[in-house]
Amino acid sequence: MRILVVEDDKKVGRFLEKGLQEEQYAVDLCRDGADALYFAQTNTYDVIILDIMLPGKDGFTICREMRENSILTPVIMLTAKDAVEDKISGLSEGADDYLTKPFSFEELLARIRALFRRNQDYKTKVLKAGDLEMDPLRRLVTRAGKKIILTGKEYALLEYLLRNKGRIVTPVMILGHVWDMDYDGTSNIVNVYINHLRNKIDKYSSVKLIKTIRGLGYQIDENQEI
Amino acid sequence: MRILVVEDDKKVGRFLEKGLQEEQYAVDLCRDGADALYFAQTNTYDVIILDIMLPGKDGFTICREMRENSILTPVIMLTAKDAVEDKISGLSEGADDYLTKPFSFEELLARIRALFRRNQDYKTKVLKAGDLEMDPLRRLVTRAGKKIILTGKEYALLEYLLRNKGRIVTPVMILGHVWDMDYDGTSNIVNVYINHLRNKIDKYSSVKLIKTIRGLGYQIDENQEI
DNA sequence: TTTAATCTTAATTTAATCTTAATTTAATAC
DNA sequence: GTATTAAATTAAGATTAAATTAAGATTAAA
Repeated sequence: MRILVVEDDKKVGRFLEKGLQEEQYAVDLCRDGADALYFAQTNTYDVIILDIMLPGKDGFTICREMRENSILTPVIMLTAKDAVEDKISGLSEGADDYLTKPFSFEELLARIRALFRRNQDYKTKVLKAGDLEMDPLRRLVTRAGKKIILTGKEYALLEYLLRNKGRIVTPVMILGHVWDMDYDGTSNIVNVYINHLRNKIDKYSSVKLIKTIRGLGYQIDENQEI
Repeated sequence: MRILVVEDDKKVGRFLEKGLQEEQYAVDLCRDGADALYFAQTNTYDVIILDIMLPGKDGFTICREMRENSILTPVIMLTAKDAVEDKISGLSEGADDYLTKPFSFEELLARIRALFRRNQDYKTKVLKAGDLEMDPLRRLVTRAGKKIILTGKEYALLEYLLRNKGRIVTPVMILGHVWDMDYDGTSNIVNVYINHLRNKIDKYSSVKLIKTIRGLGYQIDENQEI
């Protein structure tokens, strides 16, 4: 269980980090929205605890931007005392729960447990397709048990394909999610990277996982023959 | 197992002393901060139980002063009912756990045991990765049995990497834990120290333990290829 | 107070990764 | 079977991240 805590107040941040670690959670702590987005995009968390009052981007904005980037991790917002407006706004921006400061640590733990219970089936930690496995926690990819070393973009592309296993993803979708770009009609970069991935993942296996759907896009398909 | 109890209320003090003695702990009881500091400096305790409401210096202050004097004994704070702020403040001043009055004696015992166990493991366990070993008790690092001399920061960095073995730690995380700094976007000190560590640890071995995950951070990985 | 060790900053070099673009191959429509 | 189009492949240049080096600052030790 891995938790991202976004809190600018050092004292509170440390308190949360320490307390959660004692409960055997792996905790990453960061202090502003830019870091939060970066962490959320590069790691897989089970829960994100997000303070609303932050320097720069506030919690609402961060939450919305995460949702826009397809980060569906449950979010618990920490709101200032009695900020009822905050609660409403927070939940409408995509937060899953909120907690009013000051709060008891026990209550936070209870909410985390509740949230995780609810969300458990969504998060299969290790992504699989056939004998290909991706462990986002370790950023480790293996095929038939053999480790495969991927660059950043290769990894991001493969993760996107795996999270959409069985579905066809178009170059436009890939460009949007992996490169955060709009398609301008010229770049063939997705193409090139699919090629890179195939060289690392499919080249030495008779079962080709990355399929081309001509005219549409690509698809990871573990059921070879039907 | 020796425990220092700092409690000004005579009744509660006696109760704790007696109860803990029955559990075979050696108990010293004192009533204010001055005594507490004196005791803590002249004896070695396994746990210190510290009431927050004390005449003269309060529990927070005492705890902080002990930490400043390099007394790292685990501290359990006794806080008034529902004083959430106290908990936060207590933990940030260096306390390891807190207990809200009124509490059951069983719970206190459980916390003492947990704290002691955890502390024991944390400080005692030899950290390993491949043929690299770190003995925190002796502050001794060896690779393939050969002693390696590290400076303070080098040691702290290696310890952090080893405690997160298999996981990727980002420069931001390293900076936060090893340097206790926020990342301001400019410093490359982590970089420099990784380099120092590699020169001492990986340079003369064919197996490189410290891996760079470009764009993310560093990772100690003992499973070279799987 | 002097010396040495260690830490930090900054500039430079190296290397990995990304991106573009040109070419080749394969699939589909005519 | 040929033309057309989409995708695969290749390679080179651009970009960025990290490694390295060295000098100055700070701290601890003698």
